Amino acid sequence: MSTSVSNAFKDIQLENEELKVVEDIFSEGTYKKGETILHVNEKVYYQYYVVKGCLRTFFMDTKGKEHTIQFAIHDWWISDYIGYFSESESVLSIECITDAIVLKVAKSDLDNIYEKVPKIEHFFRKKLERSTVRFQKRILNNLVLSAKERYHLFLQTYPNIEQQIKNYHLASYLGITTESLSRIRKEVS
Amino acid sequence: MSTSVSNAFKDIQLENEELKVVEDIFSEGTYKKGETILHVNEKVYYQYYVVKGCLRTFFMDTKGKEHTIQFAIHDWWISDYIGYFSESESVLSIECITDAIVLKVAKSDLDNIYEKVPKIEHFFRKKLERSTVRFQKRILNNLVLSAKERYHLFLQTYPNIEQQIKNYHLASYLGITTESLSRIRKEVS
DNA sequence: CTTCTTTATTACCATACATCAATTTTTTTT
DNA sequence: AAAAAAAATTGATGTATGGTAATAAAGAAG
Repeated sequence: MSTSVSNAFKDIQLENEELKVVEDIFSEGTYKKGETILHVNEKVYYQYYVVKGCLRTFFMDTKGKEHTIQFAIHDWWISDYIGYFSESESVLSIECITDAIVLKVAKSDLDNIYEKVPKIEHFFRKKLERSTVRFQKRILNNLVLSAKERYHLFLQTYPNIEQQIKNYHLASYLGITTESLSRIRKEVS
Repeated sequence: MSTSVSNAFKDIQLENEELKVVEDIFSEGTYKKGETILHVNEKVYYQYYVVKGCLRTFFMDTKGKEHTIQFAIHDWWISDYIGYFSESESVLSIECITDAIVLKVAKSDLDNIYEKVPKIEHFFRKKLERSTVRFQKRILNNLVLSAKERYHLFLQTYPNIEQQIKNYHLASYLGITTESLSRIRKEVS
């Protein structure tokens, strides 16, 4: 597990002491394909670093339709960040699309460590900056692009994710039905 | 201006020394309604704290249609965060919807200060966490809600902004045409 | 290898929202 | 206060995507 933790923080140079402090608050979890590691209306204590596998967060609306907010594969982080950062109950579920190994860390533990290891706070600020860029781009793309264009952009941007997910996962991320996605895919070929 | 800077950081307790260091990197700008303070394809050096007035960021697509990404009023921050955080050329424009007073700060200056004043890095991490929550909610709402529902949610969430903007600003934020927004508004009354 | 279950495709029809064009209302300028 | 400009509304029609239902293909299980 220690190698996984240091891999998660490979962008920063941690002293051995610091690494130990950090490792202490992470714990490893192994899950089977199809498992839900966070259910709706639970307190969101953790965020997860993906060591292996593919996960997603999704929202189920009143009609039972699923809406995928995020996918995560190796070296990505995932959580219901609405619940996680506002320290409230989850609105999203986190589901394993494949068998998965993750490192989980509690928000409270991270918050404590920021004072002791400023590099860690720095790391997470930078991570938030990068995710802000991605979120803004997604909001923009959803406003500007057609379903077909969003589909092609996804393939181009996340070729590694497309391999691991079902079409209905992707449709629910793009904001269209599986039928529409099927028609788009047909047009191309 | 000093009072404005301390107001921007009212959530954290800064020593006089620290406040001085911070104030040094901010500068005030006054703009007229309609002015564009960031044009497309410029380097995005600054983010802006709004002292007074209302601004927005928007994208102009290939058909000349505008898409509003963000509004900002008193005590909010605004920038083309795609360009700002990735230190690249702007894809968005920043426009003053009303006369406005802002405090601008260069990313490079902020990055330098984080080591000297860790409280500032802490402040911006927290700010990013809160904005992550808002972004995720917006992505989710755009996937789940109808135009009418998004309109009512906006009114409820940002009543202070609605007063200051034109309907076509709001339409371009909601991802609909002004005509559609007009029909939605008609239904209600 | 066959059966069962899940996932993807196709056809047909429905709908939310867009587009275009004309008009009215509101705001700004003189 | 009048004229000009900008913004909002309305009606008619178009289009992208949705919903339903049936079928086909792919994957998992016996």
